[in-house]
Amino acid sequence: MKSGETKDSCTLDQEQVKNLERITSKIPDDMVLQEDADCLKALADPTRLKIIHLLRYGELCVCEIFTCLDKPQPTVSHHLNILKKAGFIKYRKEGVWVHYSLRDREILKILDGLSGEK
Amino acid sequence: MKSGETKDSCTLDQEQVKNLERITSKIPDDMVLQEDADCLKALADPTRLKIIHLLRYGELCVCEIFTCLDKPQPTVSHHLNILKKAGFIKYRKEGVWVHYSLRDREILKILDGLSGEK
DNA sequence: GGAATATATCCATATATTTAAATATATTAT
DNA sequence: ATAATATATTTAAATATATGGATATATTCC
Repeated sequence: MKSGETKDSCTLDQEQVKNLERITSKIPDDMVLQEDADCLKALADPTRLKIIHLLRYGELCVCEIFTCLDKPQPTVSHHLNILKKAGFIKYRKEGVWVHYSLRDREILKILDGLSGEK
Repeated sequence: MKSGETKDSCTLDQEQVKNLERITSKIPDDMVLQEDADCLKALADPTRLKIIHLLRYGELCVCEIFTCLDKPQPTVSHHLNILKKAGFIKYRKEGVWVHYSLRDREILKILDGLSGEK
């Protein structure tokens, strides 16, 4: 190959191309993949995983949460906001207090599936 | 409160403290949480999710994968490396070709659980 | 209304991640 | 050996994310 030339393709035979067309027609489209990735990204942080685990046993207010996490309140509020946007948690206001809780215990299955297997 | 003073704690009563101690004793320790987060982080990218979906139907070589993804080969190699380090995929060398495949189809359960629920 | 408390937002900074170009390695064929 | 092909690594730039201090908001109590 001439120098300076870039090659970003390869010699796929007819059968390979056919197979790839069949496969690509089955996978979710890019928008769905992006949503799924955003969803996982919201979970993919040790602080946020810890929050989810804490909420497993019932609702907690922000100050209970940041006390457990041993992190400043603004940091924890930020993480709570990310989890809320991603749909994993909800909140209930009661006077000055804001009580957070899990919105759907299905996530716990994902978390519990992580540590053991693979 | 005097101005300039920071307050990052709140007045938890005896019962709350007791409850928090009970809960915190049950959650995974920080090292496990970090590992779980790293594992999820490896999945939390649309390109890598697409790779996993592609491999659902059998092994593919790198050039087949980057052809499907429409991204340059080094970029795809990078993502494959992340998935490999996280333990989601394995490879088989056959001459110049490297064929990647899923290491455990359990991940597919996580992926399939994402788009629908919540 | 003013003080105290709980939480959220804003902002600057540090760190991590994605991307892709350039280059390197490794295998096969001639 | 040399060339060609498939893949990996290095590097740099752009972008995204986490963190925590300062500050704002909101609610309750006096």
